[in-house]
Amino acid sequence: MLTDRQRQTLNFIRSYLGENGYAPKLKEIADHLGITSRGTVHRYIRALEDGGHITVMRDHARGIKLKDTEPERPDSPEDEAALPLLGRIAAGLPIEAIEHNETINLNDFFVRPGRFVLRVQGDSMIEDGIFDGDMVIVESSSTARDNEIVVALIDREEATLKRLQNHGDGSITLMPANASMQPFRYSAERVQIQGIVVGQFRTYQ
Amino acid sequence: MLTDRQRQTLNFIRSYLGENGYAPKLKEIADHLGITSRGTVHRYIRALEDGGHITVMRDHARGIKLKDTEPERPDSPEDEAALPLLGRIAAGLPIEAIEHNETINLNDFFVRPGRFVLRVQGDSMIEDGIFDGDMVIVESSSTARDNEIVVALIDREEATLKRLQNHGDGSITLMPANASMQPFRYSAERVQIQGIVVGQFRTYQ
DNA sequence: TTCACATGTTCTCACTCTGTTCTCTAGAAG
DNA sequence: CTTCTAGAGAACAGAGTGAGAACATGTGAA
Repeated sequence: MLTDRQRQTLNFIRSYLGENGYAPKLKEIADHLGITSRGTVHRYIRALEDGGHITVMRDHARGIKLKDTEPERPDSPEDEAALPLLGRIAAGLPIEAIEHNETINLNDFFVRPGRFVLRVQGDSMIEDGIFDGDMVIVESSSTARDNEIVVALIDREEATLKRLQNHGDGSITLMPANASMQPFRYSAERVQIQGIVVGQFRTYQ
Repeated sequence: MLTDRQRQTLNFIRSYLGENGYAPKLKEIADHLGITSRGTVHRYIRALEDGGHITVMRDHARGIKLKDTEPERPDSPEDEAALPLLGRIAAGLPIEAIEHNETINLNDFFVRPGRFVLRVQGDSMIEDGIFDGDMVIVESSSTARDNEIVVALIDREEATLKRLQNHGDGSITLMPANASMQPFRYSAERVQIQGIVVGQFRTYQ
């Protein structure tokens, strides 16, 4: 369990190492944290070492090394989840004529920790091809970039699906994709991002 | 049974953990809930712990952990394909307010023998929400019922995606969902059904 | 080599931050 | 009425933080 300061220290060490190829000294870490005490920094270093995040060559300047972190996904052999991807339609060929080496795995496409599915109600994004009753796959996030489709909560009450426009002046606009609806501009405090739409799907019949 | 506030708290902890990899502090939860009292938040935390949803390291900042009733890293491949289905958007509720016992398994939705995926080229079905570049899941079939969206081969040459209208008199019409395109009526011999569209999906970013 | 200085290490003290416990008030439901 | 839930906020304890002194060790220049 890292404290905030320990995590900030670890992140700084990582980025410093990535940038320079060698570790920072305690004074540099202290400067980055906005403090003056090397002793305090040393306490963080010690905690990170105890936690197994780094190793330290004792009494050596810049003697910090990163430990290798655990592998992301060791192995996942679910070929059963794959569908053959046959190619583009309207290519002027019968389906049978298309060679299908490629397969598509819906898990790889969509399923990640921190994601969830919402069923869409309403027509506010109909011009972006998101229809009433469709499912959207949403990645949990409290921030979003300009022009992403987001699930937003307005005044902590109303959840909507809209495209985000951040004006950078403390106000944002939520743009529907429906000519019969109006974009609305809100002060940033009133709008709470709940997630970013990363996918959409629908079944027929 | 959780109260609304307890569920909102639990879901916020989940999404915060998913986003950051560490738990929020009481103050952050309070901010998210729109209240100022850490004491009140603590009451929710205690209730969630009693209910077996989380465990808490006492007297430690960010000391909340999820119980494995919610697999953060699922081990079985079946579970891996499941995404929580949170509910309908625009229902006037924050996402966190929705209880999610339900999960959705994309494999169950889409993956079956005899199905394949096509990437759509062209805008012929745009008014049905199938855009250029979207993927459609097609069930192999040489027959289709009236009004289904089919992959059809015309004169054994050109494959298209259209909605089927069977007139029962030896002729059929392939209806595009695009006001700028014309429906075409063919004698049944000229049109060969290759499959029925059973699903559609798309990724953003 | 020697030596001054830089750097890492250990420690304590004062202080802040966070979680915890408690009481009080208010409203809703039965 | 009672009971439940919610929110505010005071008070407290323990964990975490920062400063700085004192010392140990390593480094680089003369």
